[in-house]
Amino acid sequence: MTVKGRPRDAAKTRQTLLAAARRRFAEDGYAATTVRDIADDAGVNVALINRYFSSKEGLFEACLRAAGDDLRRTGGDVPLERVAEVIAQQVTGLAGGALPSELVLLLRSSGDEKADQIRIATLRSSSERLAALAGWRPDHPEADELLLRAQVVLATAVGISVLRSMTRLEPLASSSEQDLTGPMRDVVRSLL
Amino acid sequence: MTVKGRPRDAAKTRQTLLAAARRRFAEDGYAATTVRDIADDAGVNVALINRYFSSKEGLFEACLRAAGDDLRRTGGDVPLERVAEVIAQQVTGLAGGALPSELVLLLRSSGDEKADQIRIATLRSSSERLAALAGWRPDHPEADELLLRAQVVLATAVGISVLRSMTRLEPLASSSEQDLTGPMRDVVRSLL
DNA sequence: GGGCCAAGTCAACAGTTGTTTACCTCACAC
DNA sequence: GTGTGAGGTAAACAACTGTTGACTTGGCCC
Repeated sequence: MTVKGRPRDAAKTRQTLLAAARRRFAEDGYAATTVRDIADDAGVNVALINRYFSSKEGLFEACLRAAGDDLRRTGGDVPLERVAEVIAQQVTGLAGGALPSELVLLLRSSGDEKADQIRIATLRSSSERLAALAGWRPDHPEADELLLRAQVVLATAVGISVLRSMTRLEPLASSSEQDLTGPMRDVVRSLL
Repeated sequence: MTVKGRPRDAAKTRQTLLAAARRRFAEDGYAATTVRDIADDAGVNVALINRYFSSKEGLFEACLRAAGDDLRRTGGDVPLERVAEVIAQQVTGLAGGALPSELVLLLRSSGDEKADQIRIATLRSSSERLAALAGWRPDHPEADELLLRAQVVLATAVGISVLRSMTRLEPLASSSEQDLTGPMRDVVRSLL
C-alpha cells in the first residue's frame, strides 16, 4: 500500500517515522505511546520501526538525540542579553516548526539507562553553556553556586514548556513569545 | 495471606494503596505504572484497587485530589517574603515526608478528562494565590500580566521539581532547601 | 459458639503491546 | 524481458494489562 507519488525511499521513511515519534513521545510520553500510533501517524507499516530503529527503545533514543541536536543548534552562542528572548522563543515552540518544545521530550523517560544518559548529557551541556555566559568556569571557586543558578533558569524554561504542553493553564498556555520575553528577562537578570 | 499483626482494616488498606500509588504515579507516570506494581508495593491484593477506587483511573484521580489538598495545605496564607523558602522546601520534598514533590504528580497525565480538570483547577488556584500575594485581583486592569508572572514563578518551582526527580542533573539534583532559597528569592523578587 | 458480612484472595477473561517471521512488489541493471 | 535485492506488508506470537466474579477467611454480635 505504498502511497502513490511517494517513491520507495528508506531515508525519507526513517525521517517521517522520527518526526511522528518525536511528536507522540513529547505529547503523550513513552509508555503511553504505541508503536502502532507512530506508524499510523507516519502512514507506514509498524514493522518498519523495528527495521530502522531496532526497537521502540531505539526509536526513542534517536528522538532524544535529534532533540538534543536541535537544542544545541538553537543555543549556539547567544549573548547573555539575548538569552531571555531565545528561551521565550524556544518555549513557545516557534523555533522548531510545528513540533512542541524539545524540552518536553527531553524530560520523557523510558526507564532505559542509555536514554537517561543522552537526556542528562544534553541538559548538563545546556546548563553549562548558560552558566558560561555569566562567567562560569569549571574551576572557579564558586562554580557550583553559579551553575545552580543557571540550572534554575533552565528549570524555569522547562517548567513553562511543561505547563504549556501538559495543561491549559491560562494565561500562560496561550502567551506569546513577546508576552514571555519580559518575565524571562527579569528571571535571567536576577539569577545570572 | 493477610499480613500477620495487621488486622483487616479497609480504611488503612485504602490509604496504603493511595500512598503507594502516589509514589509510583509521580515517579514513573500513569501509563508506565501497573496496578500490580502498586498492589505489590502496598502488600495488598490487586483486586482491592478496583474495590476501593473502581478503576486505575479512579485511583489516579484520588491521588491527584490528595496531592492538591496537600499543596493547598502547604501554601496556606504565607506572606510574600516567605514564598521563596516555602517553594524551596516544597521542591526539595522535605514538606510531605518521604514522598516526592506533589508538583511532579500534578503534571502526570492519564489522558482522562476528569483527571485533567482536577489538575488544572489545582494549578490555577495555586497560581492565583501566588499572584494575590503580589496584589493581584481578578478585575484589576493589568491582571493578566501579573497572573502570568505568578505562573512563571510556579513554572520555576515545577521545573526544579521535575529536573530533580526525572534527572540527576547536578548540582540541582542534590541541592538542599538552603541552597535553593537564595535563587528562589531572587526569582520571586524579580517577578512579583 | 455459630452465623453473618465485610475484607481479602484467586484464577481467568479479553484486549493490547512490542516484536518476528515469511511473504510480496517495485525499480533498476543487464 | 527478467532476475535481484531493497523497501514495504501482513499475520501471528507470547507476554502483559486492567478488570471481573466466584470464592475463602477473619472478626464481631447475639
